[in-house]
Amino acid sequence: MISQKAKYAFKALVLLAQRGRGESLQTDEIAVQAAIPRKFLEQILLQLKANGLVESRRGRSGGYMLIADPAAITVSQVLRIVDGPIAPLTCISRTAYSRCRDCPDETHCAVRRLFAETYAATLARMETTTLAAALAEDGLASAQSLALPTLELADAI
Amino acid sequence: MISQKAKYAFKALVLLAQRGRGESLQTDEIAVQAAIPRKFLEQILLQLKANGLVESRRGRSGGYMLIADPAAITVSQVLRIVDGPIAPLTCISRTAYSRCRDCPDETHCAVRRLFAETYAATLARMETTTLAAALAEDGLASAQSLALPTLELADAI
DNA sequence: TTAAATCCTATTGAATGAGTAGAGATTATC
DNA sequence: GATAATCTCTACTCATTCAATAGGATTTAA
Repeated sequence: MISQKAKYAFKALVLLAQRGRGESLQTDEIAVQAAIPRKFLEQILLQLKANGLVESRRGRSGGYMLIADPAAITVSQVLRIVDGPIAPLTCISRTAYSRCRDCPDETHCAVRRLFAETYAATLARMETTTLAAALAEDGLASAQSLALPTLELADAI
Repeated sequence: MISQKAKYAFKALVLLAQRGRGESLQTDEIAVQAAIPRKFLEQILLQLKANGLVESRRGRSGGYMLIADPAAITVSQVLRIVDGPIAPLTCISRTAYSRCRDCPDETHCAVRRLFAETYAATLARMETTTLAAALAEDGLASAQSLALPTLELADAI
């Protein structure tokens, strides 16, 4: 499960992306539209700003706007910013690698091998799924556009 | 990140699988070999038993043994038992579905669509990766045996 | 100058994670 | 049958994380 914070971050980003390039939204507008606690949202937006996804203007008519192209903002990127490392084990994480204590030989660890397998699939998809996919209005358009073996939602879930 | 408990569960299952069909191991043997706190392991094994993965014999020369074929025990199955639902959002979970509060229209939720996409990929792989894959001694054999576009470990991670 | 916005840091309360503890129940062996 | 070794069950603890809340500092438009 992703965190509540991550959900909020994506919702905010989607709203900003819908607003379009160069157009800004204020914290309060986002908070109301996405039903996010205002002060919590502030922290999230600051974090997104610190990581170069959005830009802000302070003062009277300030607000936030998206910097990058929605098609260039990946799910993995956002998740790493708000929830930290995505890898199921630290010993297979690129961004937060650390050995498991009491693992004498990483290269022969069965658990590691098992998860390296599933993680590769997860990451591959997270790095190719972008905010732009979220913007498409009809449900399966984004999945279809990837020309992947699209599972029916009902089956995939 | 999966929980420490899940790591322990997989390690225990791997040891039991290596022991072979019909052969049992005692809690203490597993605990020592896999460096798992004994009492914590007890709880985990009980949980695996309650979910039909292992069988136990009590008393003097008791112990645990694997019931199912390692090739039939999937990563997703074990994870669900020890860590609970796998889905990134409850609203796309089969096993623990619940609506997100304040989500007026689930079918048009952009965040949901985004994660349905990545989750489908994750789950597909978790349901086809089994304990048997963990048993293969050389690192990439299991991945290759699936005839999937195998990423190099170093790149995938 | 003031009101409205973002920025920054600290605090809180509930939930979860990772164990610990200590009995009770069952079984092989002496 | 007693005993010791094992699994079974329930409760508890302690630290960390999650999801906010709080309150002031700073910046800017009007």
